[in-house]
Amino acid sequence: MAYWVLHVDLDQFIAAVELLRRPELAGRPVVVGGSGDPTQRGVVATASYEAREYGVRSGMPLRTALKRCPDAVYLPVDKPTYEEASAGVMAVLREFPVIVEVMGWDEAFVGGETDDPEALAAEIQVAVLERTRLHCSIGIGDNLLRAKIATEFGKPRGRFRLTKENWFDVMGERPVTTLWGIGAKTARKLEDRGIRTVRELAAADPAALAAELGPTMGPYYVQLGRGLGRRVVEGTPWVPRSHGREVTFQENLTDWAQVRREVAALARTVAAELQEEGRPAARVGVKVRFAPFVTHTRSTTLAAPTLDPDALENAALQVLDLFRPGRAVRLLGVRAEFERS
DNA sequence: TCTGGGGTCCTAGGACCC
DNA sequence: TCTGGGGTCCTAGGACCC
Repeated sequence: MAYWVLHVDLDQFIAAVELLRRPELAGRPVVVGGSGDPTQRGVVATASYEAREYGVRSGMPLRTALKRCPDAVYLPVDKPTYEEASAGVMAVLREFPVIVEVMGWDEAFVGGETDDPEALAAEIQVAVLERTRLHCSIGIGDNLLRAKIATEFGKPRGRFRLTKENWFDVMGERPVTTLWGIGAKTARKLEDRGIRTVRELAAADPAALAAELGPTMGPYYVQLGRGLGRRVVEGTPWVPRSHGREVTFQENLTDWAQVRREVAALARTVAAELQEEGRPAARVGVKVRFAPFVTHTRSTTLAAPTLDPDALENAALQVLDLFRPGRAVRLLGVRAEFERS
């Protein structure tokens, strides 16, 4: 038997979960995001396929979505419900004789031995649907990168196999942004060097890209172009590196005393959550987004890792004092980093 | 398009040390 | 005395992903 990587990705996950408890919305454009009020600051978490036909996309400001699709149903984000639905899906995956690597609420890699990965994928789709009433698409690959990219060609509710054999046939002429890990900024830099397609990236000189894009990332991008990447799904639980909280205010804060109070409150929230995890903070960072949209971060290493709320609050306020006060503030964030072992 | 909130990893420069 | 080279840590920012 051969080892295969499957990438399981729930279709329009958040919208699908909302539709399960509001079946009367089936067939209507549904947009989930922020507080559910599309006139407020916030972005689209997930748009149903019907809403996507109006050009509504994940990450789009809710106010833009409202202009494009005024008749959509707008719903607030309900994190606990999605976490529960996600846990249900992951539990189904773990019942198969495979290793499961969770990548987020709505996706996971599955690795296992089989001579018929399409049949395994179909079994998983049936089991997930029967147990959770959610549809998923599955990418099949000879490594994680190819499985992940394959999923897009299987959507919705389908399967697609992408391997060494068909990599360039399928991907060769597509733009580099199709690759997992290359966004608009990197694509622009590559285009400056005459690299636009996956095939062109695969043929690029790693050393030349190292000089331009960094010693690690340059050669890594060439590997991406060739469809190469990790081949084995890891089942070891993920150990978080940091934990933080941030908030965008509906109205910019102009009173610095209030900015201090908000940072103190965020620090205490983070401290309470660290206590639950039992993992002390080794560093504390503060993020400030000034109006209109300029973001700065400052951070400090603590004398010793701590869980003490007062110590974390004081550290966050000291870091905040490194900023020049007086400017209107749109967003504040506090993040704790754990000790790296 | 007026742009959330949760994260991860990489890069580069400066401090500091031997 | 105008000035090496390597290593590590700290910090801020950038890019990306879900």
